[in-house]
Amino acid sequence: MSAASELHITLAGTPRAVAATTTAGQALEADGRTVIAALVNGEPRDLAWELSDGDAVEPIAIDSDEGRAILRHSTAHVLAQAVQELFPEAKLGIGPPVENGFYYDFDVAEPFTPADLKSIEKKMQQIIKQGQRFDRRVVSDDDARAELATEPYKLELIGLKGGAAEAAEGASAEVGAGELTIYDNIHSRTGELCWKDLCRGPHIPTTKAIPAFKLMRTAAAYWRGKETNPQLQRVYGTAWENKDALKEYLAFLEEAEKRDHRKLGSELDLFSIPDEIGSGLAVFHPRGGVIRRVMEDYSRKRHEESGYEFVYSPHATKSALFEKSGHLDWYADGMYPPMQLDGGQDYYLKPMNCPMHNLIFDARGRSYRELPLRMFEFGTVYRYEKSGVVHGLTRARGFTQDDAHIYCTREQMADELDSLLTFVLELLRDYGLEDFYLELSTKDPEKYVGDDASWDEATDTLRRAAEKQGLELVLDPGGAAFYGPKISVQAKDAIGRTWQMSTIQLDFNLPERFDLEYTAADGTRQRPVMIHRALFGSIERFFAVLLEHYAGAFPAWLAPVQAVGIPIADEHVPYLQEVAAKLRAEGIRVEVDASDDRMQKKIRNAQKQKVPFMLLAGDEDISKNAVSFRYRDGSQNNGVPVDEAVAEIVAAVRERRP
RNA sequence: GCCAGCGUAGCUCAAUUGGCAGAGCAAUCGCCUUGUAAGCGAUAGGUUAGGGGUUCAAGUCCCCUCGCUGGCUCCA
Repeated sequence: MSAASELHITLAGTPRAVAATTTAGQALEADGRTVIAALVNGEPRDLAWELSDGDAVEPIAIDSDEGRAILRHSTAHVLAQAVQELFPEAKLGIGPPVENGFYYDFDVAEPFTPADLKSIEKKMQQIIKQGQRFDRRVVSDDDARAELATEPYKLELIGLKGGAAEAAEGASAEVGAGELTIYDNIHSRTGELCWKDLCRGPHIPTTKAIPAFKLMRTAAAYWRGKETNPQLQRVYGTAWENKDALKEYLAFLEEAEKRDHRKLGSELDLFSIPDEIGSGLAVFHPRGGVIRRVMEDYSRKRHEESGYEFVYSPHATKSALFEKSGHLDWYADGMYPPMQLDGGQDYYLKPMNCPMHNLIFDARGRSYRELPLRMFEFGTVYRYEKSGVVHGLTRARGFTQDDAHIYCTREQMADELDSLLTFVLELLRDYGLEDFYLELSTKDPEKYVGDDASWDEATDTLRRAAEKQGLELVLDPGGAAFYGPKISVQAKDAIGRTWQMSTIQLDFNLPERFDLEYTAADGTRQRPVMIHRALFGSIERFFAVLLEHYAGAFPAWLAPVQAVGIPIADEHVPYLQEVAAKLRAEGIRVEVDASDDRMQKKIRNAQKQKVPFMLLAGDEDISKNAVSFRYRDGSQNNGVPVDEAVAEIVAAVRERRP
């Protein structure tokens, strides 16, 4: 072989000489099933990509994150093709991969019905069976416009090519920063052109390489994510590297459904959201009330130990306060409409506590000696959430924040943020969350108050404090509120879902608006730095997250009923009541089931209520002054002396054992 | 707020597609006295979310309102 017919490439780290006609797929000896695309010089490419001398080639496996994204994006193409075959008038929006799946948006005269979804899925299966090849073709802007003349949304995307496309949610999958490409779907046997779509790729080699997919649901979505744009019909689907992975994902969804806090909330009799009260306004029942009270009590104790002072503020205020704070300028849509009292005076329910706390700060002159001043309140706020967004306890219209505002000097800010972040994470860990990452939201250059130097300093301080924690730090550029940068703590729950928990937010706006001042050591008047922070975010939401995290099986210290006595027969009830009295004396929440159900039924009931400790007693136990444990996981420990049993339960609660 | 779907007993679901609203669990009352996830029997429970319409006849078809669910936008 002469040098002219050879290519010198690097194959996943190893230099090689290969035939000059080689494509990425040939070079990798890819079967197109397990390896479905390639990284060529770091860029994702089709397996059919023609290599040039000096290229570095790496395989992309179908079961890697990148591989799944390519698979899902390709499945989205098949979806769009199926829709256009069934509904020729459907105009294409965009069809990117998303976490766990993909979607494609369509402009159709009639929204899709569940039956449509079925027939679309069937059509997709046919397309997959045909093994249509994805063929990439570079086109000029003008040619693309001509070819896609009947696709108004695609034409709009062509106009956006480059930076603007990146900014439009999902649109970067269609048009990248470089040249425009169209993918043709070619029938494997007939060679006929079946369909085409504007797309930057890459794709799997043929539709046959889609091992497992399922359409999930339809929904409406605003074109390019803007409320003022027309609504398109979105079809969501999921696709996986094999049938088992799909099955596993569907099982995960089922598990998530079982853990749904709204479902567990009524099964365990914890809370309800009665229609009579209104959307997004929950009542806590006795059992939920216990959990909530214990959560709050522990939080109070920790805040007290960490130098917070406790304040209280009313739920309603005259409009003047929110005029001063600016809320009526920029947050009025999120507030309940005003009540008119006292001859035309407007009163508002508070959507936030900060203005109230500022008034407390401002109630008298403050000295630098008082700083940092940390004001804490379980502050109940009311927000007029749009009807379509209200969701159980996680998105309510009335909720209670574990809210605090810290006033400190600029010099104190770094230390304060450090200890604050440590405090937050420790507390979250105490409640059983283990897996965190941090998100730093920085300035939106279009919308902010304060000077650049303050923003830079504050953002840097936040970043340094975050980095000290040794957790993953994700940037959220432009995500800050206009009044200051923020860090939020994202926690992963037991089945891997992430929830935004705590937020720590610097504020350059309110201290100005309220003209907050303290007297410095040199007698000058200085503006304090203000930090907003909430650890739970909202108690209701945190409650819901814990409920789902534990699937209702709260650790003993939080469980509404910590132990239940189950007699073998009625005659054993008095004995168990004595045991219960001993536990109660130690502060344990214990019940004795004296109903006329059979023992087995009582166990079943306690099990369904997820009570951590079941204490059984019959003649055998009584004769030994013992009880028999049944734990929530079904294991047992029989004939335990009563004193030991009490000690075991007390220890589990005191130590907040999981 | 927008789009779609749904709304039958406290909960989970039936009701021949327009023909007498029913079951299990839970509740109440009895009987049974039992060793690790449902003992037996009886009773009670409903203006089928609310309102209007079509029809001899509406849980079922049509319209309006309310609520919920899934998304979109927004968000603790």
